[in-house]
Amino acid sequence: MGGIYSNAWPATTTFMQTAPRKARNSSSPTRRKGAAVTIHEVAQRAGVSPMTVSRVVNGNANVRAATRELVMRTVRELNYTPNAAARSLAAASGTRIALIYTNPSSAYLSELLVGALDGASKAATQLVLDTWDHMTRATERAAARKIAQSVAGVILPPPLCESKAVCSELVAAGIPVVAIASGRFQPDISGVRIDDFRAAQEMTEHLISFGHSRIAFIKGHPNQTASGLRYEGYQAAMAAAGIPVDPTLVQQGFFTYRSGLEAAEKLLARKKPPTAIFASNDDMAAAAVSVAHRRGLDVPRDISVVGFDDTPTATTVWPELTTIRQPIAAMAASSIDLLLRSIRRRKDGEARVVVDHVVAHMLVKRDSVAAPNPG
Amino acid sequence: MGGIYSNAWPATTTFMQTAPRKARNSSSPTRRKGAAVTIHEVAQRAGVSPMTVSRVVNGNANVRAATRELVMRTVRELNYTPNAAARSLAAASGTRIALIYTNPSSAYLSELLVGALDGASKAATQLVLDTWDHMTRATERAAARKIAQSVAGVILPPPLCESKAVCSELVAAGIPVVAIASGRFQPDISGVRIDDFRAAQEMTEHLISFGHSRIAFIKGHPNQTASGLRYEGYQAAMAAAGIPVDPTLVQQGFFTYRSGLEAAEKLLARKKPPTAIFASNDDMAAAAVSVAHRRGLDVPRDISVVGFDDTPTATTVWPELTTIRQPIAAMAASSIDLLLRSIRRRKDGEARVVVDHVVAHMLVKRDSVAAPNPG
DNA sequence: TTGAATTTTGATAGCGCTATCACTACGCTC
DNA sequence: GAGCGTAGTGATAGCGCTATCAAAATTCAA
Repeated sequence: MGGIYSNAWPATTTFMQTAPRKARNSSSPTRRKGAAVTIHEVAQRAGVSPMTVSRVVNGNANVRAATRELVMRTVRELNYTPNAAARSLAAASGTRIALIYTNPSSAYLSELLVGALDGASKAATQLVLDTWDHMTRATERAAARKIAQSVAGVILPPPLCESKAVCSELVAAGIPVVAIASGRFQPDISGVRIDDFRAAQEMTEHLISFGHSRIAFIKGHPNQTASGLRYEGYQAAMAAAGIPVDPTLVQQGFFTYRSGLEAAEKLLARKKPPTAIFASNDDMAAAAVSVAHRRGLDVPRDISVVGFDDTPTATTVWPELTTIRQPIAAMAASSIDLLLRSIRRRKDGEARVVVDHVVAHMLVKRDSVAAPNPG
Repeated sequence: MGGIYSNAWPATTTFMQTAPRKARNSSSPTRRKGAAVTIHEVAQRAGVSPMTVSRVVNGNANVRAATRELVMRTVRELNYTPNAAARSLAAASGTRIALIYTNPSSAYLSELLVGALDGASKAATQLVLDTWDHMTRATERAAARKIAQSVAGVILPPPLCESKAVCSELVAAGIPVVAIASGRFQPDISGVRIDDFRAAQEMTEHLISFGHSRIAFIKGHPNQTASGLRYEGYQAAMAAAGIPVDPTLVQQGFFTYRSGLEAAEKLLARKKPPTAIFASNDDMAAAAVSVAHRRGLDVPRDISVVGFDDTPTATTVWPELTTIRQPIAAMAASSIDLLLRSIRRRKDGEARVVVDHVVAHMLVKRDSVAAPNPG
């Protein structure tokens, strides 16, 4: 029974009260079933005004240390959790955050959504989803300008976060932006990502540790930063192991199954085909598996294939793919956090802060890798 | 600029205001930037009280048809969207709804989530996601009992909605349940689904219209109701066209890629292979394509392959699959609606009502179908 | 020690919505 | 036509929280 992990607030998930309407007589010490602790109860118990409690809870204003301490203790005692609805209503913090995506069938969209929406609901923030498909640069600019007027922050998954047009427009509008899973740290917007370079390096090392040396690489879409980093990671690992990279073993792909098909076709048509293929994402890896099968090659006996991202595709195909897992859901949730913090800062008139949050990835070993076939 | 399709509500996605605090002088007709339309503005414009607007918007009470019409028009004109925070604060409705899923990589999960979360946020309802993987019947029972205590309604996508244990436990606890995309209308819980029988029938007719008669069928998981219906639809269409169904052309599958691989293998190993394969879902269809390719068959020139569900897989593989599209997102959103209505009814002490909501599906024609190869 | 500058605290007034109940019509029965 | 329901509507009073500003407590300088 999973549930979604918690972030900023105590173990219990936030409640939106189900209390009886009248009957909140302020002296009764017993909790009415289902009724949440309110700020008033905390205030009363601590002998301060609700306002002071509010200040303490929001860590915001200037409260004397002693008072703060007292209130915090009371909060803990009563296990008080601010009512998200009330908060966002009162604060007029109307903090809406947009999550804009293109390519709606992007495989990790579901995870992205789970994470983002969970993070948003924890913070009582409204998440606005928007799809920008088939847009020209100009349309994107316009859309960016428009969205900038109606939300307080934006989360940009790839490939949108690579669009200079979109980013600059958003930055110009002065609203905080977080790029999620974008390959490289960009100078003007914050990012939550994994270390693509390191991950690709590890994957390559993994392959090498099985004894592979003719390791082919299918590159990702050239205009996505992550593609370059993954390639560099591959190169670095190969170099570190003293294995020269055969340039004919590196093919350009575009993250699509189709492009993977073509790249793998070229790779396996060679007189001396590779013993392993490292594709820059799972779709292309799946395509490589398919090509291998078409040529009567067994995976992993005759050839090992690995992917990247750990999307549903990785476990759909057979054999299931060894790949790199990005904790997309967690990353999405942190994005919301980050954004909210920026927004608050901005409201307080502080300077824009850009952070680069790198989270841990994980090499997931499944059934698509084996030692090279000596035959 | 897409947004998510709307259901009950106008084109724009829900708003939480970002308004200036003062300065809502009620006569100014110009929208202040970022300020959302409030119920008062609608009320004033329509010349009724806010309360009446509230009633109309919630479709709830008894409002005269003329008034309702007027208010609805005004709402549409002003593009009013209720403020979720205010609503849940005032209503103290604390309505939490659980969406429980197994098999997290289920391909349409993302769409399911988009729809459900969109619907939930529209209704200011907290959506709780829960994953129940690797559970025994007993654990499921316990989990059901537990969740029943903390939420007011449950949405059950397949395969969970097929579990008698879960359903009965939930029904016994007295909380409304909506099965989504479950094949058959179940007696004790409501459902939102497409007409699987009809859809399969149409798909088969589509194949027949191309001139196919040796049409193979790969069945879905035997314990999912939709599987049976799809198979029956196929049979019905064949019978209607006067084409006898060759039993050797029907293979059992389990909705997994792997099972599709095996089924297709058997099908194409025959002396006289089919000219078309109708797989009960996209994953198995993708597997069939892969097997065909392995055997040097071109899709669709040498063999046509069609799937069901229109999951990302359908457009990932090459050629892209002709398939049946279920409007999962819209279905999820209606589920929320349905649930909310049930919950409200239940609160009003009315009897439990079970509804069966069948939505329209769509045959999506792509590149995996052609006339049978005469050669 | 006194006045002003500052920090800390509290009272008040909503945020946008809905529950509740009171009130108006308009039927109906007898 | 008085009495009684019953739809349809509106006035009022909050839901739990925070913005705002005024008041109180504290500090500091002179």
